[in-house]
Amino acid sequence: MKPEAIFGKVLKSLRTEHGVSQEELAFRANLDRSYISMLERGINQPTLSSLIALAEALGIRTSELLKMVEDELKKIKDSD
Amino acid sequence: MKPEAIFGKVLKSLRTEHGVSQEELAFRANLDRSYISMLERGINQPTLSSLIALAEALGIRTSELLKMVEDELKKIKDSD
DNA sequence: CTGTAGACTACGGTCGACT
DNA sequence: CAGTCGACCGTAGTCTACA
Repeated sequence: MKPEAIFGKVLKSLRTEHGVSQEELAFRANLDRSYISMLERGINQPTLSSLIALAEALGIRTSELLKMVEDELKKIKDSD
Repeated sequence: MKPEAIFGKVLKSLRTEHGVSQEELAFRANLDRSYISMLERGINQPTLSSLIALAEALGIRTSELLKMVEDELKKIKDSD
């Protein structure tokens, strides 16, 4: 499984937990709504600055965001 | 200060602490040596997969790498 | 061993409009 | 509210080669 697909899952679950729409998240992170959509669907992978902007928009540290991605990646590798 | 500049500093210090050359790191991370050079100089910013590959090549977790970047960012913001 | 440069390909990221 | 499409631009990332 590709890292951007994992990232998309994590991003979507974090966003919905926060109860914010893609549009709202895009606004907070200063990114484009269609781009958020692509990220959540695993079509694109973010750059460092996008990661930082998204984490900030979600009110968590970038390292926490990455930790969740790592954990998901590991889970899937184990059950693979 | 731009995040990619901070990242470059962190990457370079981690690499030298590990006592490996840019060439060796590039090989381990499956990336190009000239690209590593650009990253360390803050000219380019990495994507998610590059971050993962580099962290792995340095024997640390991606979240740890990002944490160091965050801390540096914060330090500079404070003294700013 | 590293910086840099040019040339190139692929993809990150924006924007508007429609489903 | 979310997916997607096409057009567009900037840049991530490779490769060769030289200082």
